[in-house]
Amino acid sequence: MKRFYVTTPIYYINAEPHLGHTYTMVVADTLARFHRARGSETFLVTGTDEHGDKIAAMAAEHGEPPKVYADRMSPLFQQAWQDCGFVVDQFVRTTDPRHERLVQEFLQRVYDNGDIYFSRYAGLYCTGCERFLTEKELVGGNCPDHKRPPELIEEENYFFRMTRYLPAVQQHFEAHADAIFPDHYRNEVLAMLASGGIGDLCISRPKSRLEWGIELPFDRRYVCYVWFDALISYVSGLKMHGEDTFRAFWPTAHHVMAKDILKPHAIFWPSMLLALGLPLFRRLLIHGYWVRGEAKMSKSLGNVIRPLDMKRQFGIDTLRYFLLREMAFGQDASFNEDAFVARVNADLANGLGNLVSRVLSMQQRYFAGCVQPLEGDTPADRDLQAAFAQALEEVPQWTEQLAFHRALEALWRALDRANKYVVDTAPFTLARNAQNLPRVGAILHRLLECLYTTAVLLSWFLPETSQKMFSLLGLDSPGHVPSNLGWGEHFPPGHRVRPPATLFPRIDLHRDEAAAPRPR
RNA sequence: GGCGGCGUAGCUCAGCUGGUCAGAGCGAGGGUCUCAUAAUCCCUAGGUCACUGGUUCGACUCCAGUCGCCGCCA
Repeated sequence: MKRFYVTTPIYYINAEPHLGHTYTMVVADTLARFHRARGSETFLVTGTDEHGDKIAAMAAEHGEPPKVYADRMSPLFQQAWQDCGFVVDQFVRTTDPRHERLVQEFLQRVYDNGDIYFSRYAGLYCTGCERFLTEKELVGGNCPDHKRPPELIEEENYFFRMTRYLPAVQQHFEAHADAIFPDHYRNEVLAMLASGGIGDLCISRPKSRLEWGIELPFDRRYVCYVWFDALISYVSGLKMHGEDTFRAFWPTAHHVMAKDILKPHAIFWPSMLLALGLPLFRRLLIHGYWVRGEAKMSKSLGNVIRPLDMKRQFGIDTLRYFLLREMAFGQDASFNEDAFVARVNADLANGLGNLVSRVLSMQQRYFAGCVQPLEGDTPADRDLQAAFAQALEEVPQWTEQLAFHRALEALWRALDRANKYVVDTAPFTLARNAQNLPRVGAILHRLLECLYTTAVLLSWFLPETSQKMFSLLGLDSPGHVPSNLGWGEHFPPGHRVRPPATLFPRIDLHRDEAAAPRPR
């Protein structure tokens, strides 16, 4: 059986889920559903990163122990993703004992192999970044991101002998052109590797400075530093379901993330895997930022659109549609309310929603919902069918290439044709004369087939909508992507479809604002 | 400073290896239908394809330089 393993980064619990997190989840969820529809067994891992200076500091600010703080914050993510309906197979908390044990086991293994050494280190440390800064990075003596001076710290730490594995990592990415997507991020990684500027990786913090972390198994005075802890969640999430699950899924791993954490995933992680004697992940899938004006949507900056509020107000599929349709995966995209409303109204309300409404309405009015025989074969009929046959071919292809915006565009081209078909064939005019009713029935049957095919192709993009459509059609989802349209085979003789329902109400911001404050 | 990338109609963007490539969607204006969520459908955009040179019979598409954005690295 084919398998597909997809991960998101584990999210740092210093803030609530934001749009960036949500986008990553939507992509991972969409990929998992797509591969499942293609017949693969899938596994999705996400989670929360709960260790580190910043978390300890935030907990202290709230006057609570770090674990209490983490126990309060982590469920915000878990609950959010559940509310959004994402198909999470394992939610990994880095404070989970199962995860901690694996991190320790891995640390010990690498240590035993001689790839971890002890050394003195001095540098300028920014607690905001949780890393050492170079002199050159400073702006006016301050950290450029956090606008405050770093501390001069000199201490002894453990280092992972990453340099030993960099040539092999470089070879791997040279040999596997698709291992990092999109291409230009692979080029950046290769440039980084070729520059020779990458050294060994500091993987510890003395407990005297930071207690909130996983203890090094070979030195109890130290805890593990972030990446050696966090990245291993991709493995621990699988191992929590057993060694067989790990062995089955790991080689198919697809790590989805935003571009800011490319380096740890493309350099540190493969080095770690090589040191551990594990196969490398299959691919890194790197997406851009949602920008609003100039600033990026980051967890440290304030201008955050609250995805859960949007979900509550407009529904998860409306949010999913906008995110997937508006961003070309890999590039930045801008998020603003006008674009959101325009897109949703034009495509979802006026396009898909209205088509469903008008077709089911006529089916109800002229035939009491009873589906009529599919007969006749006019040029318009063939045209319509060709449009959907093309969508059935293109949508999965574009999805496979992570061009979600193109996939949806392709599907909407077909939907536009369906709306045009209604006008061109004018069943509502034909229906005035009883002798035309067989033709009217055939036209509507074809349109119902359009909705069926659309529901199939939306099943990984807009799962809720897809389900609603199948329910309106009175049919079950086939659960997979069929190889051909199969029009004429879905509705048994005498089958009744349900009366129309509003899938996506038009958004009228001005009226909402005038009438009442929008719910938040 | 080194190396990507980008700059195409009001907006968001397509345009692969040069010759129906000057396009799509949205917005805006006009019209039609009435099944439908005042939705659908049809018509309407003359934008020097950032700028300047060059290669070529011919460049938005190749080359060089300039300006402006952005990313990565140092």
